[in-house]
This record gives sequence, structure tokens and C-alpha cells, in this order.
Amino acid sequence: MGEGSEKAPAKTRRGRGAEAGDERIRERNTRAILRASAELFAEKGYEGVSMLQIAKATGLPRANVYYYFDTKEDIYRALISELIHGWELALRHISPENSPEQALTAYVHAKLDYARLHPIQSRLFASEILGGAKFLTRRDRDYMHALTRERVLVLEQWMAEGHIRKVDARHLLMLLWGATQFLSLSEPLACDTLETGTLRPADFDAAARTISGIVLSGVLL
Amino acid sequence: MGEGSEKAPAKTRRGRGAEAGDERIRERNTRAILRASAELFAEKGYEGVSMLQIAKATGLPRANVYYYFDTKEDIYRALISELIHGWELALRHISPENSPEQALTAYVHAKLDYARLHPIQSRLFASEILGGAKFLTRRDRDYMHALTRERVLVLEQWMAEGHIRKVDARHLLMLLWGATQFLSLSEPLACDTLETGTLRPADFDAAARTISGIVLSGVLL
DNA sequence: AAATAAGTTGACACCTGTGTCAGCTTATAT
DNA sequence: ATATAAGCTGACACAGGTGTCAACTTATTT
Repeated sequence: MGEGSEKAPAKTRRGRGAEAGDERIRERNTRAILRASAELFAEKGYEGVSMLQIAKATGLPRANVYYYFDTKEDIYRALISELIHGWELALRHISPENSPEQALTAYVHAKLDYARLHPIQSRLFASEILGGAKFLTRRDRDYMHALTRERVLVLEQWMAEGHIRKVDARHLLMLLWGATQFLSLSEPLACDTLETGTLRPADFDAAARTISGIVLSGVLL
Repeated sequence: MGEGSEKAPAKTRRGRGAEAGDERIRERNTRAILRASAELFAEKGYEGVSMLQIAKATGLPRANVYYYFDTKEDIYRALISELIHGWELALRHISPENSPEQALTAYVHAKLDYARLHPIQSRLFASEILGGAKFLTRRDRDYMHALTRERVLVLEQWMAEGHIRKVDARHLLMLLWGATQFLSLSEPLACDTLETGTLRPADFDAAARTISGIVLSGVLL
């Protein structure tokens, strides 16, 4: 609905060696807004967050946020379009250049590392999908679909070559997605289950080992 | 915050044999409101839904909804407290009376059946957890925790007896939760991946077979 | 130092949402 | 038929949300 109207600041270089930090106010504030709003959106969903909340969390007056983003939707969309990166990064490990063992282990660990290091992005992505993926563009979805299809072909190749058991490659991928997302998305349940107050790196590590262990001995021949 | 103020209708019996349907208006409308609002909450989250939307979806004027529920929170809480049922139902299959094969297969199928037959409840539950489980009471969480602990003990028993491989039982449970939830929670992604417009029973069946197949041959000795 | 562009802000107009209430209609009991 | 309770509803007061704007301040250029 909103056109991506970018206000181009006149980028100018200082004569002297640029002091770190206080240059490019626009860049800094834009990032701060995105950072703060991601957490809010992940927790409360798109409608659950007001511009006032975003402004307060950023430490800016509300009207100032509007100087950088025309609408709340613009902020949300800017966040969403960044999210596919993590998805892609982990999936790349499932490649014909790796052995199935390497590939699946690396994938599971990469996915859980991402979940541990970027819990907010993980939750925001899940929240967007759960809400019907209404802000993902067709382009984004097509791109994800293409990525998925490539991995399906890799897995099916391994099956044809007798490296792994013949299962539905698509459902295997979804099993991995679901299993590797659970920890960060369902943090309250996971904490209750693990009888811990907060998820520690060791918990992610244990999850990675359990998941890759079970899936590997489940599919390897 | 809101006290559970129940307006007790004077339940009276008709003289003649009660005609089906048009008795107990209160019960019928209360159910209609819960039914309609569950779908909305699941999709948009608590804050994303207005009483007007609920009223429209129910087919009642807004003020009439307030006749049955004092606040929006009351509606949401009424829904949340029903959700643990599905959780519990599937978990019961993991019992010392079953063999590990039976138990795990039955669990996976039960969980996916529930997801297929009650997609709205599944999503609502996920949405509540993702949002931080803010409306689950301590009692609810303790109960779920107790249920989980029992299953962990069953699994560890099987490990001690040499029926299944030694893995972290808690993470095995979470693997199952995550894998069996993915299909209905991430419906848009699942549809893209499976190249289908809507999830059909066959898709749930394929998921159940893939998940139980991989996990079984992953943990059985 | 003067001019210009970038950044900041309080206030405004407007809309949507919540919860309440008095008074209405319909059903049930006597 | 009349009384009483259950159910329904339009209108209201209030709180909070969105997006805009003119005027102000600060930075950068010339």
C-alpha cells in the first residue's frame, strides 16, 4: 500500500578523518528503530504494536519516527524482507558437495545457531508465517520455494544413490524446520520442559545433537 | 484482572419434550462467540482483534457480545484454558503400557490428527506460546510440566531397558512437538513446499509417516 | 556568516477501539 | 393477562491509535 519513498540525504564527506559513530544520523536512527521494533513485533504481532511503543523503545519522540518511516507497515515490511537471510544461510549446507552426514549435521547446527543468536528475528519470522505470511511478497515466497526445491533435489539424489533411506524429502525438510525452530519459538514451554529459567547455549547444543543424532541414524543407510 | 462473573440463567425445563436447538440461548451464543473469536485470535493475535470483528464474525451486534463476556480478555482466557486438552490427549500415548514403536507412532499420528482437525486451536496455542504464554495460568503450566515429566520418565525407562537409544528425552519430546506442529502452524510455507493450494489429509498422513518413520528408526535399537 | 539542507518536535484532526448503560424486546412462569 | 427474568441494542464517554504539519533547532556547505 505505501510507496517506498526514500528520502535521500545528501551524503557528504567531512574534510578531516571521519570520527566513528556520529556520522550518518539517518542510518543510525533507522537501524535503531528497526532493532527496537523487531522485538516488539515478534512479541505482540503487527497490530499489537503502536508507533508510540516503537518510539519509546527506540528512545525517540513519536513524530521523529515518522520522519524516517512513513507508516508502521513500512517498518514491518523492512524487517520482514531481511528475514529470509537466516533461512537461506542454513539451507546452503544441504549441498551435493557435502556428504549427507556433514550436510544434515551442519544444517541443524546452523539453524539452531541462528535461533540462538537471532531469537527475535526467528520469532518475528514465525509470527509472520503463523499470521498467514501476509507481508511476504510473492517474490520472497517464490525465492524461498526455489531454494526449497533445490534442497529437495539434493536429498532425492542422495536417496537415488543409496546414501540415505527413501523418505519424502519435502516432509524431511519440514521435520527439520519444525524441530530446529521449536526451542526459540516456544521458549516458555522449552524452559518449563528443561527446568531452566532461560535457554543457555548448552541447551541449543543439546538440541542440535539430539536432533541431528536422531535424524541421521533415522535416514542413513 | 476481570473477575469471572458468571450470569447464571434460571435454567428451566419446558413442559413438553424439548425441541432441539432453540433452547439455552446463552450456551449457543457463548459457543458461537468462542468459535468465531478463536479463528481471529489465531490469525491476528490478541491485540490484533477487536470486539467489533468478533461480533461481526459471530453475527451478533457488538453490545450483545458484551452481554456474554465482560471483556475481550475474558473471551481469550476462556479459549486458552481449553487448549491443553489436545496436548494432553496425544501425549497419553507415550505410556509404559505401549511398546516404544506403538507409542511413538500413535503419538505422532494423534498429534497430526489433532492439527488437521483443529487447526485453529493449534494455531491459537502456538500464537499464545510465541507471544510469551502470558495468558497461561501458573496452574496450566505446572500441569503441562507434570505431564511432560511423566513422559520423560517413560522414555528414560525405555532407554534403561535397552528398547531405545540413549538420547536426551526432553529434547526428543521437543523434536516431536516441533515436527508435528509445523504443518498446520506454517501452512503457507508448507503449501509452497508441497506445491499444493491447501493441506489435504494425505499431506498430514505423509507427514505422520515420514516423522514416525525417521524418528523410530532413529531411536529404536 | 549566511544560506541551505537535515533533523526534531508539539500540536492537531481524525479514526478506531473499549466498556457501560438505560431502555427496549422477547421468552418463561404464575 | 400479567409479572418477571433473560436477552438485545443504539448511543455515549473515554482512551489510545494513526498520520500530518508548520515551526523550530542543529548540522553542513559555500
